[in-house]
Amino acid sequence: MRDRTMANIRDIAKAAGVSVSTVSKALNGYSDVKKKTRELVLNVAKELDYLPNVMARGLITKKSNTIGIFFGDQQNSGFDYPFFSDLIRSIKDTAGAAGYDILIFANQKRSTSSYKTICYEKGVDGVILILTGDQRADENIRELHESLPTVYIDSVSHKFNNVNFVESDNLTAAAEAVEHLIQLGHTKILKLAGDDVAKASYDRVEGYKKALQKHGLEVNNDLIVYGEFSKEKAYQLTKRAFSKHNGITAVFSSSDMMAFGAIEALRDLGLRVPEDIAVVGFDDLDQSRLFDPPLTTVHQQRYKMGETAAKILLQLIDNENGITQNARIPASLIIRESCGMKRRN
Amino acid sequence: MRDRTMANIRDIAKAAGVSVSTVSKALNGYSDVKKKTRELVLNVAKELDYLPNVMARGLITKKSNTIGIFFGDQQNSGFDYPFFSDLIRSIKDTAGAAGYDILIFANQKRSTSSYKTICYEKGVDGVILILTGDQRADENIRELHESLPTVYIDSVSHKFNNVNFVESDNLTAAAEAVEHLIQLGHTKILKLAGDDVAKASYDRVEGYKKALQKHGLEVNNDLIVYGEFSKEKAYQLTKRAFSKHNGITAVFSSSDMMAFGAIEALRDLGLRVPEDIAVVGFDDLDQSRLFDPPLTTVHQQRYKMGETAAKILLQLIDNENGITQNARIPASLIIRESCGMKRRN
DNA sequence: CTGAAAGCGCTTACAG
DNA sequence: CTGAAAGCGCTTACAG
Repeated sequence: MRDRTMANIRDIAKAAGVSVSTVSKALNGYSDVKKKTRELVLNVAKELDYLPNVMARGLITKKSNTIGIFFGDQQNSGFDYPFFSDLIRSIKDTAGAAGYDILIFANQKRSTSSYKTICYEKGVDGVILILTGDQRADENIRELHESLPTVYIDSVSHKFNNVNFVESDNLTAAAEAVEHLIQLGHTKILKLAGDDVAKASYDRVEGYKKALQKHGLEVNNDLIVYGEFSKEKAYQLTKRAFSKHNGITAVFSSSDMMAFGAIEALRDLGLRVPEDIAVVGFDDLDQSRLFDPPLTTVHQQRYKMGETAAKILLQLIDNENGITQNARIPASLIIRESCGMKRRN
Repeated sequence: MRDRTMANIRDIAKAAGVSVSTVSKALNGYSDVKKKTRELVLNVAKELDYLPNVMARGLITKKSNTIGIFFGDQQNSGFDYPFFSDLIRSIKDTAGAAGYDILIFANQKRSTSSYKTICYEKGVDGVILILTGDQRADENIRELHESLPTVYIDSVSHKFNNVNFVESDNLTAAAEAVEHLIQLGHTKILKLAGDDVAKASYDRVEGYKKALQKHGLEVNNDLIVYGEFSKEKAYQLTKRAFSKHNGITAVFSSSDMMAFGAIEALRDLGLRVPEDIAVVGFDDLDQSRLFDPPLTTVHQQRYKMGETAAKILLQLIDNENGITQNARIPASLIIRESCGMKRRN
């Protein structure tokens, strides 16, 4: 892409009458350059419209000032696009303020499936992982953790230890949501879980159990079903659950998308939300507020999550032997209308 | 970031007992390498877990297999995040299928404001521009057009000629929307325009005028107001317009976000939508379908737009002296409930 | 404070 | 078909 017309460091050296090394030092702000020399070099550089070649520099310094992002783009995953959109914005803001750009891995033609290889190939300084589905449990990720600063956002497989991640405080938030239902008088609550590999998914189930136990209610594993964060799957599972079990009065879904699927299923079953069945989601997507009925759900601080992940990554990059860091971002229940105001007895 | 343990091309040469040049040629699939030699090299490379260094290669080939994206991230701009989210997905899919990754420019610490410099610094092979507000008219962009494959998405300033861009067929779609209002009996229609620099914004105003003229209705420039694609501004302008002018029965907004602002203003004015005032938006955001009332709006094919932009860019990269290309993607009116079914007379 | 030299990991004429 | 050499544009010891 470079025009023949572009000046390089040698052109500057020639024009300024100094050596290439001196130019390099002046440009990089080294202190062992006479002030007058530095100024001369800087002026000439400006005049020649000089631009450093990041490839040449990176070849030596092994630094690219770029952070990589892998993101799984399965539709209807826990990380649907509205979610991703906030994350990328916050990562862009945070990394950008620190002088970094963002590389989104997209190339589908690569011969390798090694995350580490791919990162090395592009020379990123660190990487943020936003994975979905089976990607999360891919053994190939392990060597990435070990060789490059890596931070997960909410998509860690529970089989990896000692990895850096930021997540919502899923357990606490899920328990809060279920307690809300219990306080409204519900005792038989269908749990529409995500999958059984993501820690986030797992924690939301644990929160559900914890709230039931706290109130002396039985945990019935038949009422915990796994919808893979998919609206369609949630639709089917809800239909099946309501035909198999009597007396369910509420649904706690591990994502808003699944909650939408569940509500559709309930309607097709002739059940009204919230009059007959209460539904709570998880995520607080933009559309959930506008949904009919407005969805009661757990708000995840998406911007905050991305920002925190980027900050941790930046620290890790600056400090190679940094310790493993996990951040749990508070998530809180937003009460709207999908649970009605049903009171105990 | 590179571990000391990583094999390079010299290690392969040594292990395979051939020269570095031969390794390079074998790795790059050159035909003038004996088949047996090639296989040997490839095997050794695999064994050593060899990864090509993209920096070193790029330094020579001037190719990075990366396309850059500048995107303006002003909230409430025509390109709100839901919009950006579809674009990035389609660009990722399309560029990824062709073997490219995506670099999102984020670094705020750069000393230069030259788009060209920034692109050169990172070595991208081409760039997609998704700009907002004043960015679009920045004179600094001109040298970018001239030195690097560049494609705009819907954000061209009308002061630049001979640039590649993809846009919705804004004029046609706007005219269609206004005709719909006219057919419902509206004759005095407030035009909530975007800004006066973007071509897209301009074309939507032209479509509005064209439809009025076609039906012999007067174009009153006082009824065309500029809301900068901002919800807040739209709120204010709508309030002001309705207090200054009598007899307005419909609003045609150049974005859904502005339509939301307008509807809020109308409610505060004690006017009902659609019973008293009809409102049409532009964009078809995810939330518009769920809005109360569900918004009649022009659907932009966001995925298609990103895909087309990426395809054009890829062509431009492969064919340096390609001709300027503009693509106009059809956009169609989605009739929902915000215009009611008011009939002529 | 300055500069000559080596080298980062690769590709590309060129000679054989 | 193969290899020695030059070079992409930069940085970094090192010597002065």
